[in-house]
Amino acid sequence: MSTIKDVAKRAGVSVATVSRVINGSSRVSPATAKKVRTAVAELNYRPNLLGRNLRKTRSERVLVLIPNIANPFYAEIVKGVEDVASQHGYSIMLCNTDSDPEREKRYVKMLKSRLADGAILMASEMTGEELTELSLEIPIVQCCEYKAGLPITHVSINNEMAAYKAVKHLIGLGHKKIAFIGARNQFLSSLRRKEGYLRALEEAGIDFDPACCAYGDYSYESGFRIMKQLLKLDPRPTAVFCVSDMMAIGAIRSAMEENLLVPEDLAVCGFDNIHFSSMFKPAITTVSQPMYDLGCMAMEALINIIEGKKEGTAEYFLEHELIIRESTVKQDSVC
Amino acid sequence: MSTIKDVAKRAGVSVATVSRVINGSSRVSPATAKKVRTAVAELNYRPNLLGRNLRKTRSERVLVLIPNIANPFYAEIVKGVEDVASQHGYSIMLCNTDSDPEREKRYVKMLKSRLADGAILMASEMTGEELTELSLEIPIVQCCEYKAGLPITHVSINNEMAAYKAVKHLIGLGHKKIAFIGARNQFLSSLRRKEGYLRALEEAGIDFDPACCAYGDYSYESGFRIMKQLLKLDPRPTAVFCVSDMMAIGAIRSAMEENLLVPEDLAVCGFDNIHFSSMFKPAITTVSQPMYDLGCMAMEALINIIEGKKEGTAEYFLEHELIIRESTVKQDSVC
DNA sequence: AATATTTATGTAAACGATTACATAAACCAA
DNA sequence: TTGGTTTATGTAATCGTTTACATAAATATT
Repeated sequence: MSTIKDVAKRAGVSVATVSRVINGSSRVSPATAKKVRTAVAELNYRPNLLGRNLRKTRSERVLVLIPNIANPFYAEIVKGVEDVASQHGYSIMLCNTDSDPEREKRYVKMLKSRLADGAILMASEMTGEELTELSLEIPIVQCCEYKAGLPITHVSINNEMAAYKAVKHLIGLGHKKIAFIGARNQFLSSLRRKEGYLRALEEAGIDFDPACCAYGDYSYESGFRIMKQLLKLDPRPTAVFCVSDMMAIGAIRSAMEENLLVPEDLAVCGFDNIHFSSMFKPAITTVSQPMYDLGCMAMEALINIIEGKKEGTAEYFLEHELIIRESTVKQDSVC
Repeated sequence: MSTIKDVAKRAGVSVATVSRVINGSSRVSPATAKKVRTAVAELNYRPNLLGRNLRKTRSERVLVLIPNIANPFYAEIVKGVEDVASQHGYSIMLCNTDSDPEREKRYVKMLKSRLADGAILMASEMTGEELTELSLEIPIVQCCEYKAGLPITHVSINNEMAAYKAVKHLIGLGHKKIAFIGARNQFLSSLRRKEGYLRALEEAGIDFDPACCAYGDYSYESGFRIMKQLLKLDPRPTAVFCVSDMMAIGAIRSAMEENLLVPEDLAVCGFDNIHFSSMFKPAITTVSQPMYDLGCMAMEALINIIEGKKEGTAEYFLEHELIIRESTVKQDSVC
């Protein structure tokens, strides 16, 4: 591996000149510039990023912490993040935390150790205190899941309103006994979605039945298992609102096993509009989050903080959309 | 941000001593060690990784280049990679190339610039020559997709045999007209799977019909579109072997639209055994790759190269398994 | 008690870049 | 010709670590 010294020696110039040619940071005579460039080519020289970043105390790199790369929901967000990042000359590196606080801590440690200029956190497991402290040390932005009341910029949707609209849709179809499959975690979105569910029920004058509510972990398996239980209720629910598409799919498979028809015997509504929700049969009615845009926005906000263009913290709420498909309304042939 | 110098000053010792305490690299008297540790705590000091890595010319970090994080197939592999990595004290960073040669080049550049100690490449778009050159500069391992004949370690499965077994299964069910939905790319796996398909046909004395073969890009959409075309053949195929589960699901949706029953009118076999293939209705018959193990193996091989434990290149082929589900054989209730 | 060994710590040179400052050469104006 | 600019390049400090080497103090050995 050749260094800038080797190049300098070969080109017969000083390291400073080589650096100038590489970075175009100041004038160099065309003749020497050419000598340097041939030396660079001959030695196949690449500047060592560690040295450069150390000196510049900037890496033009940001970390993106995702709880679970297997969740297709995050894939689309990451696309948005990446696109904006590369437009601005930043590289992104994904860190899969698996929702494991220990793993997350490892990556946060790297972040604090200046391996990157900042980070986008999705569904962080850190406490509000830890997050605030981190944000004082290094630029961060919360995307999708966030803790409220912290002095940290975040980008998300209006979860309460989204859930309200979804449940209102079910009510509009004539359902009276509507189950709720939520998420058992500390995130605000979980709370807000429950609130939206409750508001829709209340508005329609439907009594809230705690037995109709259960909590999973967004996964197919949890949706399946929970629905199995809910179907044992008497009278059983005729509709269910799930806070993830994966759980909605699990719920549908559960209903199928009981020989129930979806949507005739059980209407199912999901959340996220993952790619798969339109591939499934029946296609899933769901709330579409603008995942790509969420990613873009988060990255833009982060760059603004890193480059000091924006002071203070901001809250961004992007638009969502209810997408009605076969799992709540019988349709002809949809794909 | 405090540095090792600040800590040294505060503790009233030299930077060398601080470094020794932090790394436990040599004996320090308990009294001074304690002074150092309190200073570290008081200043909330974290060693700067750039400085450390620069000095050590080691980062204990590896890059994992994935073509598409939205593809759940890779998620499980990454889990394996991560587990082995963290067992050995390495961190991994995911780089989503989106199968875009330009993006891939950017990450490879970072790799060459010593941002990481090595990399695992899945489905690299680089030429054999570029790959070979890269492997001379820095440790790399190819995982799943690989180019043959290169002096680069790789980990994968026996694709020819896997395809052969899958098609043989279809033949065993009595099918005579079996379509093939492959992948249009330069990867060896695509070629080998086609070869396995051909061998099974030949062995059964079934004539190969080029009209029955078409090529997509592993996606749901391509499977859907291609199957639409194949179903127009007369006589139409009664079975299809797809080289990805996503395409298999697309094919099934296509058949459904034509009011064909799966598996009665069309038997469908996929490849990969992604999580979703068991969630779908009908559940997909597929070839299961040991994704987690592939990831583990790749990471182990990479560490061996990085740490100089193993010389030369190796080829690892892990076991696969044909998983028979509803999309080829009518079953009672399966989940 | 004199010497050899061990232990604890400090000094300073790396690692590979960037960049403020210095300097020499070339050019220009009067 | 002289002094003042401008231009091109080099020297050396710096970023934050680790670590080889040096040295002083403490301990062991005879």
